[in-house]
Amino acid sequence: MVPKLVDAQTRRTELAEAVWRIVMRDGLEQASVRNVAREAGLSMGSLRHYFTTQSELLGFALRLVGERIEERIRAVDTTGDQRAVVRSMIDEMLPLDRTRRGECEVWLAFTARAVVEPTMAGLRKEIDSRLTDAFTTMIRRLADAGALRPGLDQKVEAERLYALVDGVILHALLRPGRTSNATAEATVGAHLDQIAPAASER
Amino acid sequence: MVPKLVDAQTRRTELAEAVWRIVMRDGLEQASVRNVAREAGLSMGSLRHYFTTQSELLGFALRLVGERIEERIRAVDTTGDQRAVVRSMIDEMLPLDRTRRGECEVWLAFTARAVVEPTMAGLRKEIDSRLTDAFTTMIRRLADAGALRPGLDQKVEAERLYALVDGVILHALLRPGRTSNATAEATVGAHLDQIAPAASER
DNA sequence: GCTTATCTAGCACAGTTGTGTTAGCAGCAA
DNA sequence: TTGCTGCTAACACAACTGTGCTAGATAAGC
Repeated sequence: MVPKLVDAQTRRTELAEAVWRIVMRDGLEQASVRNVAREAGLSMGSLRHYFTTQSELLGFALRLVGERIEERIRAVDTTGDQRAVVRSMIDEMLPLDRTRRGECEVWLAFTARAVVEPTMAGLRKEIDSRLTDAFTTMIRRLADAGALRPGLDQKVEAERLYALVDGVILHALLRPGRTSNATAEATVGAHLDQIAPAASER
Repeated sequence: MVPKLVDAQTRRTELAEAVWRIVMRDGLEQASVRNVAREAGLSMGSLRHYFTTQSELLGFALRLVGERIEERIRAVDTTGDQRAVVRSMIDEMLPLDRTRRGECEVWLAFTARAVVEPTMAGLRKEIDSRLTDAFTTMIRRLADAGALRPGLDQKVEAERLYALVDGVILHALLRPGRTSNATAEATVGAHLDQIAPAASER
């Protein structure tokens, strides 16, 4: 029986989206099996047909967030000024609109829990290594284009940019509003200006 | 009846320390009234004599963390090379040993919850403004000593340093071990070298 | 001694949690 | 029809949650 009324994968995605809505609205601690089922308009029993345990559900939801962000970053046009390219990639991670803000809130909630929950260590490690790769690529992009300030260590700069972006995200989440979005962009902009100044000032 | 066997304030501090131990060991979601009381060796009823509600207890615990960190920063010797002074101040915030790691874990757990919990908004805002002040002071310290790289905006640099340190803390928490401590210190060091280079390379 | 305030302990309440189990529904194959 | 499978629903269980309430213990003032 191959054809189905609703594909199992889309059902799982719907449930993950229900998780996101709850995490964004009330926090991770409200993402109980019952609440998620109600949010998705399903019964508890149905939910458990797709996800046997709660951590399976939550893990799936987080993984999906990562995939969506990665997809948007891959979609960035990589031609032209590499400083602008890197800037656009980072913008896809910042909580500048409702969608991205939701993704960041989910990320933060899971991150905070992953510090003490050994179950989440594997997933957390995976996300961390993907992000490290992403920032390493960005720095190499600047270096290959000859835009990176000379004398900087690429490995250190990747880690520094990664930490800065995570900090900026955190602050933008904690200080909601248009002003903090401008601050976030200004901070990232200032950093990029420092590590990859315009050719005239290099 | 002024004299007491155990001062009420020290009792409250003991309870706050019990909260920290639980948050560090099992996460904020395990810091229930019962668990905290058991950890402190008190009954539920006794705990409720010192803290009527749970959020009162948790708020007190977080505030105490902030006070201890501030105290250590105030204790830093501010004479001599201002780059080293700023470096020492930041070191007091990083999770480089058990004590500081615990403080950072408590900070992160509360931070993550504060994003969605309106009750915590006030406390969160207060902490944020104190930290903003702290980093603003550090940048001014460098500027007054003539160590800050010329052409940098002090306000932007304060925010950038603040974000970087928060990101570094986050990464150090998520990647436990001696290696990540070295990475954290190297990242902060590289940043300070960039915004306040040694006189010879300025 | 007695009184009073401070502190401690314990139980009760109604609510929520994750998970297990059992039953009923559709649609397809024989 | 009968049987099977993917899916949905509903209930039960034991454990846990925050908070309210009551009673006993302890220590200080008179």
